[in-house]
Amino acid sequence: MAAWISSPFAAVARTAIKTLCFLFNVLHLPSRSWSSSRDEINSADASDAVAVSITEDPETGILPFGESLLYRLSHHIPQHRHYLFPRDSDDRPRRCDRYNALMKTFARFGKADEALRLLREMKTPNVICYTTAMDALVRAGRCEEAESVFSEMISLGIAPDSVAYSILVKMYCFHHKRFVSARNIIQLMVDRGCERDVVTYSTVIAGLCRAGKIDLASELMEKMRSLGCPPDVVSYNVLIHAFCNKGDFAEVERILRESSHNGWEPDSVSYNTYISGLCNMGMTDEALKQLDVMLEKALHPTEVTLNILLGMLCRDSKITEIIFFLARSFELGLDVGAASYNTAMTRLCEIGEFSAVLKLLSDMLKKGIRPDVQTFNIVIMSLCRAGKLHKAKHIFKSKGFTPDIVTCNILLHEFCLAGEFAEFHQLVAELGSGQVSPDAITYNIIVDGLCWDGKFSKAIEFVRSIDLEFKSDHVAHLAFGLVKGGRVGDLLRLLGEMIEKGLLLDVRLFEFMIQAFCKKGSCESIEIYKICLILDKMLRRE
DNA sequence: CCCAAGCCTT
Repeated sequence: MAAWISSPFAAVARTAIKTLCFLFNVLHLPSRSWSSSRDEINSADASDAVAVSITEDPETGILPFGESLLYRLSHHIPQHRHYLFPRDSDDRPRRCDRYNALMKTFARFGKADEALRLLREMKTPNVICYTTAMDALVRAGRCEEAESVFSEMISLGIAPDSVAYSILVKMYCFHHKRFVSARNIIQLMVDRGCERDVVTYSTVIAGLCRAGKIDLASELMEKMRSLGCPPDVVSYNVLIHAFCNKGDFAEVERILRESSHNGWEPDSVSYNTYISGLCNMGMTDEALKQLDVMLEKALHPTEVTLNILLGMLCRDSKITEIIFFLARSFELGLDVGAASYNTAMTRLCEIGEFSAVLKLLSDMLKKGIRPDVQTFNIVIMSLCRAGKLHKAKHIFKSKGFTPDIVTCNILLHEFCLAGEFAEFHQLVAELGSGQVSPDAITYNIIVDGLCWDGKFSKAIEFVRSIDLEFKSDHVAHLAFGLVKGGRVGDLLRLLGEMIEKGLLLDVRLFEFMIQAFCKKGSCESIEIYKICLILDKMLRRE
């Protein structure tokens, strides 16, 4: 085991803090060239930020966002970089292209409403934009809306292309499992002169596999040759994925062995799929063996390959190997991002390997990988758990680091866990005037914290003030705290008040109360009897 | 348009 793992925590923490301070100075410089305004965006929120800021210029019809915002968005989603920066260097942005690029991004992130809103903002969307909007809706499972977008397109005289039809096919296969309807659509597109291609059929194959009909999928694969579009590597990868899910690795081996005979060549995705399947079945050694096979075949392992193996190592808590893998990623030619480090660091924090978290952080910095908010949040939590609250606070307060609400939530919770209620109350007070606004989780944490600190009436008042209707989770947290604090009388009064107002007591509330009684070990007390009476009433009402 | 992995808080 490497020497640093056994080295005293304090020393590692000290170096990490020094490195951090250095980092913040460095980070501050490029941020100026990114954007001058206050809309500092943490990369994870880039798509949200764009959603907020887009409205086209009524004069020119051009989107107002500058290159810097697009850069940040595209930087966050590398696959789309070429869409956002068309090669032909037009200086007039092409509206449909640009809209479509964003719509695609939103579709991928499951943000159908944003994609739809962009479609609505356009004066004359083309077939690609309509198709992308349909895709976004289908991905979100909103099939009726997808169909009405399709109808709208037809009613406007825009002819659907094979891609549009393929999305309908996807919808019928994936969501409705209506394969006959899918076949009818394929017939329809042929009748209307659209080419059905390998993608159309691969979609059906993916749908059949999802529905557990692998035999039918294999049959269709065979048929594709006579239909004039033989399966390609993607079709086979779909099938490999299905057999991996089944745990039928003999069949996967057979498909790979016969590949050249069937006129296709496995790619990185084929092996990533296979390796992932083996990892999911806990077959670590076999997974690593397939990595070797991959390398033998001169197929480049990708960041995905690394993430799959990393996920496996994390599940198995293989600390040394995690560090080793990330450390060697550059030598393996892998372009590792912050997300991979975050995955590893999260797991290391979970299992109490706080010095390993800091080791990975300094590893990132040495390699020039820019940590994101999530990285810092994990680091902050690790420092707290390791008893280094003041160091965590130091990062929190550092210039150059933009904390988000999760950072605040972590600190609030950790202050309470450490019994540092003065710090807790101070941060709560600061939240009121700060630039980050509290979310539902914040309120839960505050309710928990007030109860832990024995400030029961304050907690009750707090819940009253944020949630007049007692509709939220906060009441459940309050109930938990009251039971644990022996304030069942207060709780009964509160429940009585809610019932009187005709407010619904939900299951979650009772889950929390029952848990609290169990934790307290007072399940036989007279008080729980009263609670049970209320529960009975509720059950009758429902 | 079809295939692989993944990150922070109660």
